[in-house]
Amino acid sequence: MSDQATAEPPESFDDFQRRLIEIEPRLPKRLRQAAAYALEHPDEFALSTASALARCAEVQASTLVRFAQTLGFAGFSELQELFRSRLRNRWPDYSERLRALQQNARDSGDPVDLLFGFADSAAASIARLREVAQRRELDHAVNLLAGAGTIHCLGQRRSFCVAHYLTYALSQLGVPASLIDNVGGLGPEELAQAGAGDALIAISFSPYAPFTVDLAKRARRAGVPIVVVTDSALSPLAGLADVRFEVVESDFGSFRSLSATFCLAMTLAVAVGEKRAKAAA
Amino acid sequence: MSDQATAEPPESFDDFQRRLIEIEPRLPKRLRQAAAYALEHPDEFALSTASALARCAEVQASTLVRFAQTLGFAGFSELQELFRSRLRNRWPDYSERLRALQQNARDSGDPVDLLFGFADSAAASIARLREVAQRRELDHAVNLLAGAGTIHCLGQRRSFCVAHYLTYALSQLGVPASLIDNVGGLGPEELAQAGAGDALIAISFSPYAPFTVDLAKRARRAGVPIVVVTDSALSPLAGLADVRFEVVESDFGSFRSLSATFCLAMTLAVAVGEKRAKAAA
DNA sequence: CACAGATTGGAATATCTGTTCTATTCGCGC
DNA sequence: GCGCGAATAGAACAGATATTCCAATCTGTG
Repeated sequence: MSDQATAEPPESFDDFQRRLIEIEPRLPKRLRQAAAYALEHPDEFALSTASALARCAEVQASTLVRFAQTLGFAGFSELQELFRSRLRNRWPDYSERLRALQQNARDSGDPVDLLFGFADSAAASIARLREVAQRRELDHAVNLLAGAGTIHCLGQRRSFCVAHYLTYALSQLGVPASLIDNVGGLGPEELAQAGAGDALIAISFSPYAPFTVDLAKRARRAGVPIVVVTDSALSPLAGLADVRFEVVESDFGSFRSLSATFCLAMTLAVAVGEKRAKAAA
Repeated sequence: MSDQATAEPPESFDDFQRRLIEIEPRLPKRLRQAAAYALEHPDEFALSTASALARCAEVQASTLVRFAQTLGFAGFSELQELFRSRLRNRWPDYSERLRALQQNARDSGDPVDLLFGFADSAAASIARLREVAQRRELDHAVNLLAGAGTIHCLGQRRSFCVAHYLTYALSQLGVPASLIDNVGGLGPEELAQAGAGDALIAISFSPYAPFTVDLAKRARRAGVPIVVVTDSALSPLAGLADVRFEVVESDFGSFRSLSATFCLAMTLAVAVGEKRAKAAA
């Protein structure tokens, strides 16, 4: 047992990680193996038993105990407790937390409660997005947009920021994109340039801005292919779409997260950019 | 042991949850207690031991075993395995996943990989935001903004969408807000209306748009209180701020998430709205 | 090459965990 | 209030788990 065994054990997981990375090079072979496994599979380390972990890491069970002792723990169990508490604190239950927060936050007016509420809400949105992501729709949309001339982005009110960001990202990637911002009421004229060889991305959530619906209808008549991002199949935009994404954002005190929508927007922009770059090469 | 014991056990956690909610009302007292605890503390259920859980749920250890058997499991251990696998699959390690995704996604051009990458990136940003949230800064900013006349929102390029959304949200909440969008180059004039009794929220990330820095300096000279949202203490905006938020967004293939920034923006908007409403009442 | 110290593998052990069993309590119809 | 069946508490048990220990092996050094 080396002299490090007398040092006090790390208190937080981050602390553990730092110290481990520091001493790793000086560790003997098997202990280093154990260390590497711990850093690479922290979840398994929290949930499995010592012997099962030992088998996976191709180490003896006693090595794991020695490894824990080298770091200052009494034994493997103490070390595992660190991994478990990390898992516990990482992602408390969203639905439960959201409910609890909604009741208090807006009354208490505590900004930290609010922040946590919006954070949970955003995380829940993103988790759902991950679950319902459809390869078919994504591929379809990317093909459609990659083949288009100019991509026109349309969104009003709270969807405007998504349309603006899409335009920004696409342009950065060298894809011709144009924002229909309706400045000075020239929205219809901005769109008038779009033809069948172009494409429109229209974003709108309930309550659907009439202007967005209107312009999308015009585009449809002009034969412009349309990708719609909306929140339900009953949206007035739904029927106009060549490809439709339904993004369900969770809300917190009547304010909806935009995180999932932005994730989708970034994905479309980058995927289209990549595809165009490949086609050009 | 009731007749339900012969039924086959639930296969997924969702399945388990559904069946439990269905039969819960028909369960005897102690079993219902165990069921309630399982639904409310699924993480504990995965990580603790039977006897520890029994103590927390104020139930006998044997009750937990019978509870598992009622649901069709052989014993408590089998039931716990369900909870553990749920925890395993729920949030694999971000850093690890991000690394893996980054290597593949942009080359493969698979939009689903991209989407998952952006989703992970956003979730990581939000998790970090939650950790570094400072009550002091939040309170300070909310006080400052709630006491102001008009709140001017400034952001260019990719920060523009945040400024726009802030303006939208504040207005919805009845807070006088104005967006400095620099349409037609009238940015300086838009800001010229702001005085010491107003406030400015300036948002800028590296590479910092010169226009934003410029206008923030002017506002400073005019004595307008400034809340800054930026990404580092070295930002050219940092020195101009009365309150400064450092939002560290994680990126995915050189595209940074905006999720944490939006969470913060929403928080500020709602907190300020609440505070004003209370002051007015 | 031989030696000493560190490191490791694997069996033995002590502890703790889940499970089973039985006496007791509880709830309900008569 | 009595008696019956279900439900429960708690002790007793069986099994698994972490830990310890010692012999075997490796590694670096004189």
